[in-house]
Amino acid sequence: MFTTQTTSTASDSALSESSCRGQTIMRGMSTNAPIKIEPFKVACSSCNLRELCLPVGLSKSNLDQLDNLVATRRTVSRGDTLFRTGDSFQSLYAVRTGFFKTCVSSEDGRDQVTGFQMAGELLGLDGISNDRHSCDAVALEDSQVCVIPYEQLEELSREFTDLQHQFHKIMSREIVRDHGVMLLLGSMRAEERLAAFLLNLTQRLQARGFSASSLVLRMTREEIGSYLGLKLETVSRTFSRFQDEGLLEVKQRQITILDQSGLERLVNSSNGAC
Amino acid sequence: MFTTQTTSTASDSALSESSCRGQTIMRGMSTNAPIKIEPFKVACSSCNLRELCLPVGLSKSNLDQLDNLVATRRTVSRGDTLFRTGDSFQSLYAVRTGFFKTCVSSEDGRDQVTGFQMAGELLGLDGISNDRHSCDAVALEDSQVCVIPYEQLEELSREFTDLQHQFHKIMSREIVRDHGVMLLLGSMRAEERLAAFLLNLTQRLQARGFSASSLVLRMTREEIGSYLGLKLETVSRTFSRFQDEGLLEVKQRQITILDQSGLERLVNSSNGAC
DNA sequence: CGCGAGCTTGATGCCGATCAATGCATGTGG
DNA sequence: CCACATGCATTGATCGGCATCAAGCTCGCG
Repeated sequence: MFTTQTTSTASDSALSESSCRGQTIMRGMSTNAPIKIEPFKVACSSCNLRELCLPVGLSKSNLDQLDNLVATRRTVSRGDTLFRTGDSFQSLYAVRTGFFKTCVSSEDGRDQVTGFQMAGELLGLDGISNDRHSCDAVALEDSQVCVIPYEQLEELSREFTDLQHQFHKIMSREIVRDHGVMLLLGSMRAEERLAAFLLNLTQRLQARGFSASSLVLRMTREEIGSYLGLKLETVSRTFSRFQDEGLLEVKQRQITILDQSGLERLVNSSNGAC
Repeated sequence: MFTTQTTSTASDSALSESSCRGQTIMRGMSTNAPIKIEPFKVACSSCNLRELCLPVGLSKSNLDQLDNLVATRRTVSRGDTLFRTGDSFQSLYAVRTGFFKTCVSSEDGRDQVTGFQMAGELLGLDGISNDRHSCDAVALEDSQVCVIPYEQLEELSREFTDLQHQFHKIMSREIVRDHGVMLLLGSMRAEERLAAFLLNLTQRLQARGFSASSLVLRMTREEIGSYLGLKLETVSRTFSRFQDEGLLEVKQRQITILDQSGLERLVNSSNGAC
């Protein structure tokens, strides 16, 4: 249960719910290359991410309404920001293709990656509280997002109970995910953190039709470290140790999981195997 | 900005907004004893917490509607739980009097305090995602909460834009708060964590009419440690160090802040004074 | 080819954990 | 009222995990 929730993001815990039909989205493959980009104007109702995204569980008629709401897309190239701390908040964004990180920073320049978002996950929920964004969202690879004008989402969700409820669930899920990350940061050791992180990533990738055992990291060791509260050297060393122990094969960012249950054991035992 | 947000809870960041009129609630006093309990049947519209709680910014007519919604109270004595992980989710709770902690735990028994909630703050948002609670809420002193049936809240917020918006803000604020805690857990040292914690606590107490410089901790060193990702000995030692340095006076749980700006400096400098 | 960003690996040191003893406040029962 | 138990806090001594500092290494790319 922990490994399935720790680092789940805005919408990825949908995975563990009955609505999980991820396997229909894309055939298993050995690398998590971006999902093919639809020619143009893909409606929510026919989007292959609809079972992982905001539309989960919506009826046909609600979906059609949502299609009107989510009219525009935006392309963000690798390294660019979708929004920044302080930007005025207008819209939420659903990742269509690509990969993002979000980070907060304190006045004195420290910063912390608060999450990684992949296809079907929502970005921007932080902005509702203040009408300003309170974190940066940066594309880690060329990406495309669906723009969801927030005012209109509120309007529509006043009309459609299901949409309202689904939206609330997504926000709540983000809160639960954050609590899982707090647990990780507050009480786990480096090995446990990294193991939990990898298991969470593969689980989310798997729900999107990718292999459960092979993945390409889209982020640097430093970004992983920032997320996990570790230094990049520690992340690197821990990868190496996992490799030595036969848990993983690590070739730069190409990771192959050799012993999944070994990783799971790591996460679920207070200290080692005793 | 960090010190005002780090550990803010569901509704306490309302403080930093324009709606902050906390000073009308209760005159400054030297100890944070529970706010006096109203005789009976206090409506939201006449509650002295309405500027810190769900009703923030609601019009008179909306408030009256809310009064119908929030009909019941519940008393929780010190040490008892308001809800537990796994309990089915029916309602949110607004703290009327008293003090709570929330904690999550992993399968292997580790647990982590995810927040402390005081009067006017909301509990239970975690339950929306799954229809089950995913953390425990424990009263740290004899407390009373207002019960907010969730179904009815959704219903009402479909009708009243302001309520809907306010509710969304509260959820978003919790997400932002959680990100602040991640920053704290991921990148701050023991002294900085404790300083940030104390500043946040006093700020929230101050908004409720209590002294900005004197407080009684309602939680043990161990609970503080769990929240901050430290061991109780470290918390205790750090308190002692603060006392030696003239920042605080510490007498068990009675804390007096002698040098607030000293604490602030601690939080806002990457490493010491260099 | 050579540069640079990112990754690995080693040596060392420090912060906070751990283990252990003592102190202090509150409560209970003889 | 005192003796004792209990829960919580303080303080010291020691240890260990991760940070830090410092080289090299790898790979992609101009």
